[in-house]
Amino acid sequence: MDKKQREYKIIESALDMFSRKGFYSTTVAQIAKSIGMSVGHFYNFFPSKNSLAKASITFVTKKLADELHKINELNISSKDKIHMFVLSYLDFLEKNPQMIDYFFKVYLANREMFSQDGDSGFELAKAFIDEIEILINSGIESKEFCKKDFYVSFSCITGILGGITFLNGEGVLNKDVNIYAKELSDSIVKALQ
Amino acid sequence: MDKKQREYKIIESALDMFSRKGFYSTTVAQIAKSIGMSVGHFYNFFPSKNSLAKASITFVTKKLADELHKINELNISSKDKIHMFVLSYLDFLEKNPQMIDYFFKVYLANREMFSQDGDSGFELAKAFIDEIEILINSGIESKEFCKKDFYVSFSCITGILGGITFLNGEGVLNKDVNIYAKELSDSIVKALQ
Amino acid sequence: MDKKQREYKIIESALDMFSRKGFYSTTVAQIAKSIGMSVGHFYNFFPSKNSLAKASITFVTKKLADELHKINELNISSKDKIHMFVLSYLDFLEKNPQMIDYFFKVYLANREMFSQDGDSGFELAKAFIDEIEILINSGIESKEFCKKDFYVSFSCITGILGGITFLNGEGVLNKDVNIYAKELSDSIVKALQ
Amino acid sequence: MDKKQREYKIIESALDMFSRKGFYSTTVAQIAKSIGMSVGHFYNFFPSKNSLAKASITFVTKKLADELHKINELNISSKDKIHMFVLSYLDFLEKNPQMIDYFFKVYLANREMFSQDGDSGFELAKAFIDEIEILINSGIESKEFCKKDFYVSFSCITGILGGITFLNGEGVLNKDVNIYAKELSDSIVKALQ
DNA sequence: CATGAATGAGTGTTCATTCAT
DNA sequence: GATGAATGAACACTCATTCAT
Repeated sequence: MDKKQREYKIIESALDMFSRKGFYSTTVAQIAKSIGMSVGHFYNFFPSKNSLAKASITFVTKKLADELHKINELNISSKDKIHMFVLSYLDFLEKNPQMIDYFFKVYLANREMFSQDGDSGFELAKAFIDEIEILINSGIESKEFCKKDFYVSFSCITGILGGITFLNGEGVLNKDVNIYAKELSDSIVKALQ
Repeated sequence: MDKKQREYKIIESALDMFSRKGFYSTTVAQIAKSIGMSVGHFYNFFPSKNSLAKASITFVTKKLADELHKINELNISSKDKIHMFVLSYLDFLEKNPQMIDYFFKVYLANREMFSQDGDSGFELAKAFIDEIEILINSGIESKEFCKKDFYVSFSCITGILGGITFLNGEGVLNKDVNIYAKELSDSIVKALQ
Repeated sequence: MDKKQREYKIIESALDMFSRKGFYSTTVAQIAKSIGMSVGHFYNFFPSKNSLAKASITFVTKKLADELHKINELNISSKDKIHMFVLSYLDFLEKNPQMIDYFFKVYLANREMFSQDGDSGFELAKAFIDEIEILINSGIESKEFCKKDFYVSFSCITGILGGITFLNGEGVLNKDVNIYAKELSDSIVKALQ
Repeated sequence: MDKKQREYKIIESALDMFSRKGFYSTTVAQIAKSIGMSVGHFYNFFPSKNSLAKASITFVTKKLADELHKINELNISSKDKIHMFVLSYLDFLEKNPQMIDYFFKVYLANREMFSQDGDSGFELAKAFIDEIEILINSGIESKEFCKKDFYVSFSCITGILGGITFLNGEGVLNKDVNIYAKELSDSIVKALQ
């Protein structure tokens, strides 16, 4: 296993633990142990617990951005893109709840952590945000969506998905979150019109 | 100043500090000091730091619930209610950013904290959630909104507002958040239709 | 026991332990334990292990300075003052070897530690150095000593005493260091002439 | 480069780093890196960081002893030998401050380090001490110096030089330390008389 | 009611040393 | 010979909580 793969393993385990117990309640020792690594060796991969948190954010948003990028490349209507993205997101949420939870738990909660030493957290999530922008603009160009302030449109997509994610985290939703897919994507599309 | 008032003072200061520095980076000593109270005395009001966090959530959602309750009582269309709620929320966000930030920072991030000893965080926010439900149902009854799964409708309202709140926290929005009001409420209304 | 007295107790114990085991090999926990105090409480007295080291230097040099000050005030020849100072120093060395050892071990060895945040170690020992200067100048004025570069004269006094202290630390001297007193003070006086 | 030469290279670099940052603040990894050697390989030369410290002490005192040995061999008065030794020492101090600093910083400060496993530090510096003894005894024989307890005479020479070295380390002396040479050697000679 | 001294378990991080390659 | 990945004990420092006064 090469260094990069080990790094992923650490991130994946961290994502899982951070999302379950929170950033501050997860210790470096626990993370290291969870993948059978010594504390000292952990620090050969990440110079600090904080830097692991940052790398994890980038990792998650990169994954989401990749999914969305594939959809953006397709030659289909923007409405369908939204629909596919919702499906893809819910699927991701079902399979990797810890990644999404991590975003909520660690990123939203500890913004001060990410905004020190220059790079704002916004920066870390840039890849994903850029793809959202592409999606919105293509819809506006094709007249499917109405031109609005970017931040409003951004909120319509990520906010509605964020809402359902929050509820999922609360454990009140039906186990099969896919049943919400159609209503959700319809609502998002309407919101953008 | 009676006991209840003191309690509010603690909550208000905690809200401010938690939202700025996060829950784990704010110490009980700091909170106590900020209102000129001794650490020991603090524990006469709240049995633990955790319980203060819970009381603070209830405090914030109660405030939001009250605002929404007033709007729900009015004899106007649901669409107008949404519009008024958005205005009211943005106003609240502008005047009490720490309260909203608190919700994001502490509640979302530390759900494990709230879900121990029985009461889920959802429980704590019940008053607010109930009012949202009333708002949605009245709209469905008046045929202004389309009947959807409650959780989807809930996500449309709180998610979109949550999205703009997130962006506000990132510091990317125009200082006067009210300029987003109309587009936001229009989007929400459409999403609910 | 008031706060100041507790501080002294910490310093005295630290002086003892630092001088026996060195600064880096003595832990805060050990110091705290040695005086029956918890680690946490230690930090109510000194904000850091480093600051304790600094306070200890000041403590020791202040003691030495006080001794020398008393001698400087006497209406006797400078030669006699040197003699008295040597006696007083050897007595101090015999009764408080840890204080002198501390100076050697921690101060000389970790100058980088003391020179950060502005105050050079030299500054910390100022009281003592000033008294040495007074002693030298009074001897020059009374023509008992020859005028030399201050630093050379300073080295003659403190160096020779330092030398014997070093040897004492090596454990090669006779237990009763006072037997060296006369030869030492004669040598110092001659060196200054 | 043969093994012995590598060893010297390690010692020289260690001397430099230890003297600048102290023994405990210099890591084996840093020393190894500074001479382009791997950590593991370092341990093929020295079985421990401690043993490097010891070898370094021997290295430095051997150098000083060699200088002094040459002077002791000369057919000149003891007074002149002292004078030459002071010049030689100050020159050494100017050119190799790290070596002298090392003695102060590491040896004096961490005597406990050197005195474990039998050999006292005094032992390590034996070659140098022996030469000092020869110098003193030759002066006593030629009646230039007065017979005193060896340790007192030893303190007069090494103490006064130690004093000026301390001040040099404090950065208070004139850059050209040679200007103190005459006064220093005169003082030492007088102290020995 | 009110104080703040006191506790001590717990945290992130470091680093001498080992050893498989 | 030479590497550097890997270990894990150890450390300075923090902070929620308690309790004597």
